[in-house]
Amino acid sequence: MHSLAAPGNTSPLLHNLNPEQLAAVTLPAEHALILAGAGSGKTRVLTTRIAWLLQNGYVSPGGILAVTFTNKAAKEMKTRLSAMLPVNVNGMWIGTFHGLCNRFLRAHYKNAGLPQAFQILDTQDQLSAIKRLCKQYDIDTERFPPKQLGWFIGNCKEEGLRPKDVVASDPDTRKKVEVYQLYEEQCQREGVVDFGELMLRSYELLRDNTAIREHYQRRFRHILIDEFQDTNKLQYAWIKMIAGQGSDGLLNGGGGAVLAVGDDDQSIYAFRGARVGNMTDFVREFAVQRQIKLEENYRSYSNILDSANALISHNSRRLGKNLRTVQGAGEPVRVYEAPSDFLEAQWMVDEMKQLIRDDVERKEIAVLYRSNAQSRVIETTLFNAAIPYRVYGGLRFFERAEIKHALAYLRLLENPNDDTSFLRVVNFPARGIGTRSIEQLQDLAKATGCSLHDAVSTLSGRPGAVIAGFVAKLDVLREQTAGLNLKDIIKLMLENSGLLEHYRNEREGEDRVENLDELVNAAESFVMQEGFGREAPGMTALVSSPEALTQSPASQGLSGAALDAVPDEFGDTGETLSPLQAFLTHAALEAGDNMAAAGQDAIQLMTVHSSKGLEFDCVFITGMEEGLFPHENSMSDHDGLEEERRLAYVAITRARKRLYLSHSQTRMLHGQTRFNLKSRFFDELPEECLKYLTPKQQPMLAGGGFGSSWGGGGYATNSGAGRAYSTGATGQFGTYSAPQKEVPRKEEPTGLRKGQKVFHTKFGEGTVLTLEGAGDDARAQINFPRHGTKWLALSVAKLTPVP
DNA sequence: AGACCCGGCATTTTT
DNA sequence: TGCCGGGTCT
Repeated sequence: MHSLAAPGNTSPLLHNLNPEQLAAVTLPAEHALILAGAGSGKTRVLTTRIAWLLQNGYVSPGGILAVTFTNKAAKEMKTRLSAMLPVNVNGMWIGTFHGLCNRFLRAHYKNAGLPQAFQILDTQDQLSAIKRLCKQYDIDTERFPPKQLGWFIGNCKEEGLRPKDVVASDPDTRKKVEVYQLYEEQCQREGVVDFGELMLRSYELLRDNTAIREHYQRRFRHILIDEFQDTNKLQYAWIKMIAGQGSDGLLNGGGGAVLAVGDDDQSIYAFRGARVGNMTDFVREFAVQRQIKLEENYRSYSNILDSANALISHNSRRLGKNLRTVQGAGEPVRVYEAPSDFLEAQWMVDEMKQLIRDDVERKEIAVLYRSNAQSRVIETTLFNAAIPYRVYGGLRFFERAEIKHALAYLRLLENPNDDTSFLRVVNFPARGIGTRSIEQLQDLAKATGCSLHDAVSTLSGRPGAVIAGFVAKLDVLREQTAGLNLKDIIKLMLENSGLLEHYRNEREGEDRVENLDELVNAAESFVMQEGFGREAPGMTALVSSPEALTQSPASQGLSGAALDAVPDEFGDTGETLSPLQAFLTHAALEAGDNMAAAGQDAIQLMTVHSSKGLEFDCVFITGMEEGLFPHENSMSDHDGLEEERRLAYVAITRARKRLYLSHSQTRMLHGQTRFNLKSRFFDELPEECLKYLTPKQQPMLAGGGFGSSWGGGGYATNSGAGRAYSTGATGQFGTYSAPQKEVPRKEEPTGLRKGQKVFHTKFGEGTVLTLEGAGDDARAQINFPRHGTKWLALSVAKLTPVP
């Protein structure tokens, strides 16, 4: 690894970078870790780094590999980069892990053992493939729910395990492995890959094919990984492989320099396999010499940052980082306590109205919550107040049923053996093909080991004839669409498949028709963007062509560096994908936006998770309550709690100017009113940064069930607002009062209340969900984390209230 | 084939 | 409480 010349230039690229950013951008060509705090200009550093490397001729565009997690991030990187330099970013290897793996597998499909037109299964497709398989092989779906099987298979792949590699000690696991094996065979037969497969197969190809591996190791001189804290085990292994780094004999150390950019404090995806530990592993295994911390924050005022810093300081095993700003303290962080979730929403909407009156744009106001279910009250309240809002998440464009149907037809044009697509539309729109006929066909296909499509000719009788009719229809469509451009292919398919007609005739089908029209538009703009020729299909490839980089003469230094471009010994430049194939790939890898009210100036509603990477002038974080945030499922273990804290950290650091934290004493959840204590995270925030909009809740009186400031009185209803702040009397003793047997009182005959934590000698600690009856008949529904929800007779059960 | 009903279930999400 | 999926009824 050589050192790059000292920067010492006054290129406009480097203007306005702070010293740390500058250091990161101009790092020498060696492995490095950048700890990029929230709002520290991470994307800017990444893109400027690439631009700087290119501009100074340290690397050619083909020598760059830049990996992100989301298409959005990849797109952003490309946009910014092309704004800095006149370079063809579409030719560069900038993309998501899965997008790049797809590109890689397309280029080397033969070596990867895949058909050229392999299709990608999304999670829905995967699940239906598994369900189909379960039916076929009589898998007991009671014991092995398809969802779980899918989860199992996905996890195995993420661990880099093929069926033969899984250590199955118990019969259940053995069965699952068996299904995994069958699933693999099925996918292979049908020429489809799931998301995990894209990653795993790429990894294996690199691992097992020396020529290919060394080619890419030589080729990529600079490897940049965004959101490194979110990488899983397989992704990390893939990085090591492509960078030629590690203790493994396969790895020769001759690969490029890896620049890992991430923030351990913002690692919030452990539940889907993300390993923060990859950061420390990276430092060790790549013998990283330089770590740069970007701690200067350009987003928020210091009251907000100090709150975030204080909160996250309660986590252990951090790499260590403290955000700072040159901006002033700004406004205090506002804390609000509501009597009910309903009134919490009400207060919030009132506050928003004021903000809007003060000329804050609606899209600069965000409401963040821990779980999706919380959005309902807020939506209702906003709706009633006639304030436009937009909820993030939910169904995205390419996930809609009508779109999936249309895509299934298109996929069958490319690959008739795609059984998932075949089954999706063989009788949609209805053409008199019943379950029986399909089962017969499936049996035949299974017996011959061929696809459904290929089995059709062997199916006799009426069913055979009808299904053959469907196949013939597809064949005709394939003939008709040959040579047409993508837009016309789709139009013709929509008409001839009967999809459009079906939805036209359907009551309330207008939206679906509209979406199908939108599909045509999407295809057209895809063709434009990807630069496919207008008339001929197959002119350029979305994927492959790693060397086909248009180098603009205007960019200084590029041509010189491009000379060391790796010769392409694999002929992958020649592989082209038809616009249709490329579009189908695009649809699978990029589910598109969720379409709700996009573009409008509306209040933004989303989970904390989906807020990552975004920023707003005003942020409301709602439902900051024990059990909700931190979530009860994460509270039991240390790591889970720390992830919740990181989540809160992410949430807080979204706010630029004004931050509200709210919690409610009661909340409707699963149809039951729950009493919630305020989140422990409040206690971890610096008092001097906070402003209480409601009287500060007294420290909770532990034990006895009187922790809530509602006192010993009746249960809350949504109309009980008026009393909320006058009944704090029981809470004013800050000391712990030992649990004691209560003499039953009129108001609270059981001595228990909903939300109360109790201890049971057999089931351990649990939470009271419901109380019923009185006296000897009194019973409580209690949720025990380890044993589930139980109904217990209070006269019998030995329960002790716990703090 | 389509409507309806009931029961189970209910962090977080991207590709 | 509300949704979704599976099963059943017409």
